[in-house]
Amino acid sequence: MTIQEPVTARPAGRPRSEKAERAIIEATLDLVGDGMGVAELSIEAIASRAGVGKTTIYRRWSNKEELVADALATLKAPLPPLGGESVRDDLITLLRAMREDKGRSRTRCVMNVMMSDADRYPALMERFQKVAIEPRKEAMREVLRRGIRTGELRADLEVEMGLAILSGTMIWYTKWAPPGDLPADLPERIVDHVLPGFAA
Amino acid sequence: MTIQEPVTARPAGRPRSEKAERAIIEATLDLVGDGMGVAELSIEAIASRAGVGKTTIYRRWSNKEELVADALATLKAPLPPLGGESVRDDLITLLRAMREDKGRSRTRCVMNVMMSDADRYPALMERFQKVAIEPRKEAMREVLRRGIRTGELRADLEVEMGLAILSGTMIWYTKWAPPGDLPADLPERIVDHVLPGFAA
Amino acid sequence: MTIQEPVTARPAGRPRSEKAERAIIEATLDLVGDGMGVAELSIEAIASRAGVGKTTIYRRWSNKEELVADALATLKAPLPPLGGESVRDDLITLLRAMREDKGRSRTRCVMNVMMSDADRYPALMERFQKVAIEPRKEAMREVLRRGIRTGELRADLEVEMGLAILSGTMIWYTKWAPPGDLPADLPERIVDHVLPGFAA
Amino acid sequence: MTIQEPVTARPAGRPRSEKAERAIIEATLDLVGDGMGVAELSIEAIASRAGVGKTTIYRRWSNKEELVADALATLKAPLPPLGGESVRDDLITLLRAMREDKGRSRTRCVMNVMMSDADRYPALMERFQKVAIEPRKEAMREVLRRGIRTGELRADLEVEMGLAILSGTMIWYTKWAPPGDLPADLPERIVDHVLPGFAA
DNA sequence: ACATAATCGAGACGGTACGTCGAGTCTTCTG
DNA sequence: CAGAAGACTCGACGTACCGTCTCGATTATGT
Repeated sequence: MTIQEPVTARPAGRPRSEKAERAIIEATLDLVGDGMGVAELSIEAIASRAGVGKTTIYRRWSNKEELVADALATLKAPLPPLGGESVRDDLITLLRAMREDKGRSRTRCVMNVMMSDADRYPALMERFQKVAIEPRKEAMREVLRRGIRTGELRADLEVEMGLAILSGTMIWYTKWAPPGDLPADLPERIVDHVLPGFAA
Repeated sequence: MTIQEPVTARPAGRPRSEKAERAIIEATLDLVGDGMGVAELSIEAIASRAGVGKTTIYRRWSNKEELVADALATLKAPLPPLGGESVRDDLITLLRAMREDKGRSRTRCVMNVMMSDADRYPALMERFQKVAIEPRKEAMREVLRRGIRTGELRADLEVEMGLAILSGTMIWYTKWAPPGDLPADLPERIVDHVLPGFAA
Repeated sequence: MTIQEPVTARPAGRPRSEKAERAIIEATLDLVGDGMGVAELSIEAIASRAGVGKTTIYRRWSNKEELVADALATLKAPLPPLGGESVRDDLITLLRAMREDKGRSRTRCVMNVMMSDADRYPALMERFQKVAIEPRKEAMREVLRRGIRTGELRADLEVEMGLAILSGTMIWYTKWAPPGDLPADLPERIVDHVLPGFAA
Repeated sequence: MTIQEPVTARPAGRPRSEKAERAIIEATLDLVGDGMGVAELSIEAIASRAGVGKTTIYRRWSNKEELVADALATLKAPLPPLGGESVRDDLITLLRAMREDKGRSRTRCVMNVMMSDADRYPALMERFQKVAIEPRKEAMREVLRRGIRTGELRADLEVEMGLAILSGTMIWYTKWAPPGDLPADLPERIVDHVLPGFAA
């Protein structure tokens, strides 16, 4: 009888500290949340805020990009609960969620980076898309599909295009809105402008 | 008889070299066009590429942000000529122009910076808005207003919202389009999806 | 009748590996012999060359100094056999031995450290003196005392001073000799210069 | 008529600051004088104590060795004045000077490094020899030559060997003297032991 | 045979210093 | 005076070792 090798053999030596790993990611998110872009982030600052040696960071991530990617990846998108009563209400809820995020200091990271560092760090974005953006997009797609099924929306509506119109408009406003702050009823106004074109 | 003082008295000493100024701005745009963000830009690199001392840069601009702002400001927005035949055609032309820019190596700067460094360098953006963004927005507003006048669009259409929907959707696609490249007829498809909701 | 307790009761647990200890000392001497000073020696390099964990080193020695002291202490001074025919011959033999050592890769350690790290690591030296230097000094003292007894040297010669003059001169030459290499007959020349002043 | 090129054309740009250079060397000597060996010296500590950026050090010296060499080279050997009355008195004065140096905090550097780092940093020593050691050796050679001329010493005395015997003995005592401190009359005792062998 | 206990190699930990690079400022000479 | 050249201080970079600390595995002794 032979001893069964474990599937994932534990490597020799002291295992890496999960505590340190968490502290590093926390520190990174703190700094990103405080408005720092990927370029302004300094590994030294992260290490110092996390109470960790630089080596401990470099042992895990070979560059800033990968660290930030992993850090943001831990930010699961906490999707707002949808009533499911009407397409209009659910879309408003989703659009409003895009905005609310900017208020919360931690989830603000998502918007900060998505807006600013998107195409400069493509590898980062690819990872980030999967865990943070795609779920939100999928939620909105699902609402649209349901609207088509229930007959609230016209049958030949292209779901992807609908998604682009609604989200794109919302983002346009949050970034390049003309003057002053955004109106509180922005989500309602967007939906009410767009939805008639989608209705059956 | 008195000698007429010039209206703007020329200061004593050697005048600043316009050649150097142009070279600096050219070098800056080259680097930005090559994909560098504002943060990655190094004054030293600009000086070296422009064949100029760092002093000559700092004498004119007190920091990177102002230099980039001025550099981008020289990029006049070359608006596409609009036929004015139908609202649909003109909107398609305008949307297509947003995309075409990405192809040309120099005007690509506009999109690069607008997309990436928007909220990290607000002063930059403010300046940039005036010379590069606003003319394009105004052109589209004018098309929409004309559509309302001619009765192609419904009278109570909010012009600003229409602008946000069309531009926002286009930008959304250029940044977060699902897979692969963008379809060639994207502007047409956006306009055709959106316009019915705006029609009289 | 009771079982006799061993004088030094063996502590429980796995005993320290003598093999590891030897390997560590060998590695240390190798590195010192290759010209490394005490300061340049890295514990990590010693551990790696000895195929041993750093812990195994620090368990035995609390710092580099003690390790090097113990390592050098294992180097017994292999004194050259003395003919005993004449004081002159024996002194030449002893002086020559100081030089020969520099050729042998292992015993070169002795000179290396004695010359370079003497007063920076006083504790090291104290130990080292006892096992490596003192025997050589004693041998020379013995030769001088014998010379006094046999009448070859004058009766009021201070042995310690004689030792200092002979050894000091030899070392002076090996370290600060004017140009080029040392002459092969250096020991003879030193002795012949010094001895007349010591003769009866 | 042609303009005469200066022999050593001043290079373009801001000249290196002599003030910084002096501060660096002062700081280095301070640290060496405080008992640090070449290996323990840290460039960062030197820069900090000199109030200077690390770059400013690395611009001038490519490694520690060269810096220390230059620093020590500035320490001119302040030779003691010699009476010239008798060979014996002058030799005693010279030997005593070797010892006195150990007391003065700045000139202690000389002995510190000469004793400890001599053969580990050969390039350093070579430079150092020229400015610090050689003048002292030459002074002693001169005394010996004068003794030969005046007949105090025998005509066939090898000056170089005499130098080695006297200096070597003195150094031997200061480094490996048997127990306790050195006797106050050590120079006298050495000279009195050695000189008879040199006398005519 | 089996628990107890100190050791082993391996390697991660928080640090310090390394030598390099670029930032933005300053100082020199030349045009 | 503006120009280029290049020095200046400062601070972050990524690497190498420091001496300490876990780990699982090994190797003895004491029941």
